[in-house]
Amino acid sequence: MLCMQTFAYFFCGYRQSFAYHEKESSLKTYATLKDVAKRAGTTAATVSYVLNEKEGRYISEETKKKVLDAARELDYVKCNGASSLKGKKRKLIGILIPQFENQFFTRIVISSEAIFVKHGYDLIICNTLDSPEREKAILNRMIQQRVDGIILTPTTEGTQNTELIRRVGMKMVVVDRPLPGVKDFFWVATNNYGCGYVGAHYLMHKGHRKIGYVGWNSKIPDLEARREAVFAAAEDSGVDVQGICVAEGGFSAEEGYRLTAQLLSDHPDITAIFYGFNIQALGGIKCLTERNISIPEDLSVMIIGSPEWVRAGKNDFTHVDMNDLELGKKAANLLLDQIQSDDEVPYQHIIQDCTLVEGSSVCDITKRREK
Amino acid sequence: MLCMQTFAYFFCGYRQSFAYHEKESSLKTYATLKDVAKRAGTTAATVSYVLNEKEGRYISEETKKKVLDAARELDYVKCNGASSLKGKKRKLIGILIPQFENQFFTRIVISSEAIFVKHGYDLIICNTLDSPEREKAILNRMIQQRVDGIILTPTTEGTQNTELIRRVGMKMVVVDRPLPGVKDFFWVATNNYGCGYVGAHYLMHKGHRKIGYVGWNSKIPDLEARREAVFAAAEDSGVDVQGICVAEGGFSAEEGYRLTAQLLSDHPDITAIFYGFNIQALGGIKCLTERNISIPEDLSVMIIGSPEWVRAGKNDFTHVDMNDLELGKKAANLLLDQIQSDDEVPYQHIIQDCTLVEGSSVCDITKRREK
DNA sequence: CATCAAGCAACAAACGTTTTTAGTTAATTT
DNA sequence: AAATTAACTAAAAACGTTTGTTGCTTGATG
Repeated sequence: MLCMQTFAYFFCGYRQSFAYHEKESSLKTYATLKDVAKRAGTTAATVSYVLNEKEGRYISEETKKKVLDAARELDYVKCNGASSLKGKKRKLIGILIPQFENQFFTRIVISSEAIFVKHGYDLIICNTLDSPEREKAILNRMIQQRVDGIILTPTTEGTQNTELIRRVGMKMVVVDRPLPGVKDFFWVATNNYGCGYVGAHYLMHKGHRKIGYVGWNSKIPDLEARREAVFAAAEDSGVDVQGICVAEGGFSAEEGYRLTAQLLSDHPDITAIFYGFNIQALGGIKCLTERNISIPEDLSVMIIGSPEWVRAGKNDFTHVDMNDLELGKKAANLLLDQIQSDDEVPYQHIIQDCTLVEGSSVCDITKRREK
Repeated sequence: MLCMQTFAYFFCGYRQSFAYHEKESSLKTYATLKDVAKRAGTTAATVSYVLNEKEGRYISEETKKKVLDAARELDYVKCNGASSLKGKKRKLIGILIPQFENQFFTRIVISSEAIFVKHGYDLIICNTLDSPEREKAILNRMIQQRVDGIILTPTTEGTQNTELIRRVGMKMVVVDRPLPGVKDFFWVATNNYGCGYVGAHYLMHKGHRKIGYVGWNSKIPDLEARREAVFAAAEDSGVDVQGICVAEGGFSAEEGYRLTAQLLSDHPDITAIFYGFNIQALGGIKCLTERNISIPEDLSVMIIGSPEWVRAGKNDFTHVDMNDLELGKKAANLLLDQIQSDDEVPYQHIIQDCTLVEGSSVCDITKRREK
């Protein structure tokens, strides 16, 4: 890697251009209804009626104009905090995801954001980093902010951490992972079992009998379904389960690299690697390219997840798309249903279907086997 | 593409599991200080003192305990909106970025989030989609929410849209793009000129004389510096500027594809393509691979920006890293400086250096030329 | 000329906190 | 025994809204 930091000098003229002139009024404070009222020669109540365009109230055109002028002149902007005290909606949604660097989750944010914005809601987006402590602290702050609802992909301690949320009755939709031990909650789930099954089934269908599976030892029950599904697919396809070699570890590209190397040395006879998590796949494939292992000639590769890179540039990996965007959309709509409906909305579990996207990273070795 | 949606049936048992049992209390409302006080046999003021652990107030251990017990029993959580009315900080930061799908901006969010969280601030993250109307609406909502400060990558109408922000004196740090016409503001800028220069210089240094430049006709003045720098580099390197072929269009992968195709047909003699924007590069490179143009044998490629895919899988593109993470960090710190400092902080412009990362997508054709 | 709407605007109470002020005990010092 | 202090608690006002109620003008109707 060649670093050039030389070109910054083009701008060094104003690298730090201090302002010496006086600022108008540093401690400026927001205008209140009362301020506007005083300027318009009326009362705060009237101003409120005018600004909120309440129908059924009689306001003369003259005062209306005076109020609007005064509001504009004073740069009045209503304080949401104060009006929410009076029972108004905050128009705020909290969304907690465990990994920002994972495109699976940012896509969920993107697609749900679009829906919330359309309904006039702002989003408080937080990164729990998969840390239960952080999750707990953030959830508490969400209640403090009195958000109208939250979307949550829980950590391992999600059940315990959401206890207060559930007790105070805050609207919530759980995404992707479950809340073990909780009977009733809104859930938009990934079909983890399906992802594992469809990917494994495809590999076996293409003749692979010795398959390495790289996964995350997360202790999150639903995620384990990916690995379990691989074995189920083997049994269903009449493939010897002895041929499935599992290597599980931490959730990072580095771990993916390590696990791949481990698989290659422990089981040199595998013809395919199935990556259950795309973050690990990134490192794993780096391991393969570094060792000049050609995909798919020397080794076939299958990935669960669809980050941009699987089909970018020279890449064209066969992978299982979890339909992340759809997941986010459904979660947002489910939450809005709860928030906007006056009466009780029944709990729902929605399972998002997955899609196998065929690329060129899996070799058909049925013929090779027949020889 | 092969679609399999068959595996959803594994879960269809609880695809929509309705809850028929009664919910405890659907209209549950949050406990207030007064509620806690009543239960503890004291007043709201005392409860406030206990919960805020104000020093200098004498509270008996006995009442303290009674208050804490009552608070716990009632699931009391303070309402931030109400306390902010009394002049307390909201502990909220607004952050407006124009593109969620661009990793350049999500990285800015990630790195600044880490810093804000460390200081106890929550983030309201919004996607302006580069739409001035949306930007204006969102900025207005930020004032309504009375956030403590905002981080903004402005649209083309940023100057106009931030007028109110600047007038009410809300703390703000502008990132990446400038606020044309505004004299004093906090700015953490990308070294756009430097990015263009260093990338172009490298290509010319490797012997390229006919270079296609693919860019975004954004009307954002600072971004044009990338193109301008290419010409400046040519002049400085004694390269005929006639050899630089510019193709500019919309900001999308599709446009990148189109512009690349256009370049290839209009200027078949180019030996390298310089992509000024990674989103366009994604589509552009798709165009090259589809036509079986080998990189770098047939054509060299240089990219500004460092999305994951430029170095993922089989890819190893030479590119200019804008040090996005550093950008976000600096912006966050600059904003916190303003918020936390009692006295006036002088305006600052910070230019973030860029880094050229050498991959294998640029061919050295100096020898080829000499023949 | 009395009655009554219609049109308009002010008043005041409330939301859930924080903080200042004032007050009440009980213990300690003169 | 009186005065002082320490330890504690209550009362009340304020923050910026929203909204129900009341009250005051008009002009039209009986």
